[in-house]
This record gives sequence, C-alpha cells and structure tokens, in this order.
Amino acid sequence: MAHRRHRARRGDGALLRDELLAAATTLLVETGSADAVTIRAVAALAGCAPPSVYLHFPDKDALVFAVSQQQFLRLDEAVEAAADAHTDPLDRLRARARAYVRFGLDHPEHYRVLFMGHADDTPDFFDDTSMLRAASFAYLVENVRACLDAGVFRPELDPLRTAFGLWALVHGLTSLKISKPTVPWPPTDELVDDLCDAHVRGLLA
Amino acid sequence: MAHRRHRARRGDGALLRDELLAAATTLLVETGSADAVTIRAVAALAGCAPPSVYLHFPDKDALVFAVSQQQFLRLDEAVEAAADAHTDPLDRLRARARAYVRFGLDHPEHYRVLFMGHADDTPDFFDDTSMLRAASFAYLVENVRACLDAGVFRPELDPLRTAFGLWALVHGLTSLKISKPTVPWPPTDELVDDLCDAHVRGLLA
DNA sequence: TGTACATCAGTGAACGCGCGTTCACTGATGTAC
DNA sequence: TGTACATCAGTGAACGCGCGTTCACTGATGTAC
Repeated sequence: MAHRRHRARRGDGALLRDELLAAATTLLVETGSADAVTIRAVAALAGCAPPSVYLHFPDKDALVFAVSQQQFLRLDEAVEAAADAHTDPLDRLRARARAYVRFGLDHPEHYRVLFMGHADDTPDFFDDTSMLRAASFAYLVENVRACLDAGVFRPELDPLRTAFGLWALVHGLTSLKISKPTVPWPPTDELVDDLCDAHVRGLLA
Repeated sequence: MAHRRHRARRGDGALLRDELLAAATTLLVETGSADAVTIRAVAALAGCAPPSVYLHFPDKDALVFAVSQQQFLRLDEAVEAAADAHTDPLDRLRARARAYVRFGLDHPEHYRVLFMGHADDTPDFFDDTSMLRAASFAYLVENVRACLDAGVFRPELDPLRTAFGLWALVHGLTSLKISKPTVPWPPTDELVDDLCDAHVRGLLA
C-alpha cells in the first residue's frame, strides 16, 4: 500500500486513472489472483479513497476491462516485436508462438483475465468478430498466408482455420501450464519448439 | 430449489453427501458459474440447512474438490469408452481427442473447475505427479506408445512429450471455445479433426 | 493587486448484501432392559 | 411388550467479514473583476 498521493492539479484529474490502472495491474501480479483486485485494494494501493475510483470508472467491471485492454495491447506488441526479428515466414511463425507462450507464463494472471475468463465478463472488444480484427490475430492469419504464398505450407490449407489451430495450440500450452504448474512439465521452450515443429511439420507442403 | 428433503434413516447419514454433490453439480451446470456454488445455494437445492453441509464436508473447498474428483472420473470414462470403440492405435487417438473436447464443451463449468482453475484451489490429486498416474493421461501415453510400436509415428518421438503435446492441443481447443464462445469458430468437430490431422501428420513416420 | 467565487479532485462514513462458519439446540430413530 | 435412553441427522439464529457502491461533504485551485 502506497502512502497517500497528492491531489492532481486542476486539469490533471485523469492522472489518477492511470495510477489506478497501474495499481490494479500490480495487484494482479503480486497477489496472483484476480479476486484480490477489489475497488478497495486498488484505491489503497493507488493512495486514494475507494469512492475516488468512481471518478474515473463507472463501475468495477469497467476498471477490470480497462486493465485487460492494456494487457492485450502489450501481448500484441510482444508478439509482433518477436516476429519482426525474422523475415522467413516460418521463422516468424515460430517466433510468434514462443513470444505468445512466454508472455502468458510471465504474466499468468493477466493471461487469465484475457483468455481464461468467463464469456460474460469479457470486454466488448473480444465479442464476436472484434477479436479477429485485433492486431495479433489478424497478423497471425497474414503470417499463415505468407507461408502459403511462399509454398511452405500445403496449398489446400485454409489460412483462417490454420490460424485458429495454431492459436489453440499455443493457448493450450500456456493455459495448461498456468493452471497446473505442479505437473512435471518438460521445459517450456523445448515443449513449445517440439510442439510447433511437430505441428508445422504436419502443415508443410 | 428443491422442497425440503426427509431426514435420512439412522445409518444412512451419508445419503445427504451424495445429494449435496449432485446439487453442487446441478448448480454448476444450470448457472454456468462456479461462483454460484455457495454453501447456502447447495444446501437450498439439496433441501437442507446450510450447517448440514458441515456434517459431510469439513469446509467449502472439500465440497468443491469432491465435485471435481467426480467429474474427473466421468471425463476418464467418456474418453476411454470412445477409445475402446476402435482398435487401430491412430483411430483410438483421434477418438480420444474428439471425446475429450466434446466432454469439455458439454460440461464447460466442470471443465473449468478441472483444468482452468488456480493452482492453489486444485485438489491434491492434481498435484505433482499424481496427475500423470491418473487413468486418462496414463492411457494417452500408452496410446502414443502403441502408435510408436506399430511404426505409425516417427520412432525418435518421446511418448511422454508427445502425449503432453496432444493434451495441450485438445485442451487449447476446448478451453478457448469455452472462454470465447462468441468468436466465430469453425464447427467444433471439423476443427478438432483438422487440427488433429495436421498435428498427427507431423508425427507420422 | 486583492478578493469573492465557481470548479474540480477527492474524501469519510455509511448502506445493504451475501458469504463461510459456529453454536447451542431439537427431535426422530433405534436399542437395551 | 413397554419404556427410558443414547445416538444420530439435522436445524435456526447469529457471528464477523469484506465487498461494491452511494451520499453529502471538503478544501485546494484557478479565474473574474
């Protein structure tokens, strides 16, 4: 819990908003539980009173959604940065997979909020087709298409379906490891590589 | 909420235990939320008073764990029954995959409790290596080994790792569909088959 | 330059709620004599 | 066969707790004159 913060300057009321988001993110990381993200705890950590939260978010859900959205953008960035370190489409695909899993395992509670929550406490931007227009998934489809265009993948493959499959694959690894950390898993990187290799081998031309 | 039940006969105190488990399971199914499984709600549905739960379970966690264990056995049965309809090892593997995903999508809240929960609210039987001795996973490894023995899979594959990979694959499909039902997924069966085919193709000798 | 005032950022105390759990109890059931 | 009694299955009322949220408020900040 931080000491009490100073009140913001006249036009700077929105500063608290960012501090609240940061506090919620910290709570998620440090307690390892979304249940710990209560209005009271977030306010305490940000150094303000609980009702102040309502100056910036209409209710608790809106706060949690905002945290999700922020994390979603970070996942996007991490995955794209990893892909951009390569030019070969297959290498880019592999880099994406590794970065995705690593992000999930490095930020398990954020990953949980993003991809393991209930359908009805999911922000709008995950609804219906919005998800598919999100940067990371669109780029993944594009990447698969690049593999097809390069003749690396069997030409009869559907890019969208293949992308769904790849997503399921990396999500499966990530979420299982998050939920069952005590199971004696093989080392993450090896597992990701093995699994991707095997899977990609099945997609090759 | 059921009407009030009759008190059990003298030696039959344990009857309520089963009724409480059934009530908890029903709640999970009908409300679609583990949060709805409260001591009070379970007692109400079973037709008894809240304190009666404590005659059969030391606390709430124990009740939830008991429900998990029951569901875990059911998943086991469903998967094994599906596998036993085939003799060819590859067909058995595919049948397992389909049955697993189907079980998860048919019982999303149970699946959530089993495989998508927090590490620390997971029953002991998931801890460390216990999971690996569980029927379904051991049988999966055995199935992979059968594929190897039959010369269907590349001989350099490690059965345990390959099994982990397959588990991640089906879990990924199941849990993503559970968490993001509004995403415009391809039809489940096709997706499972496509994904398994692609993956298995990569494992073939 | 001084002062009255509107505005903005934020607060203290309290609300009602549902939760897990405890406690002292009740009353039907079967058994011993 | 009748009756006292121990046991077992279960209960009603209450506990303390933390939650999201509301309400009437305070007091510093900048602005107008």
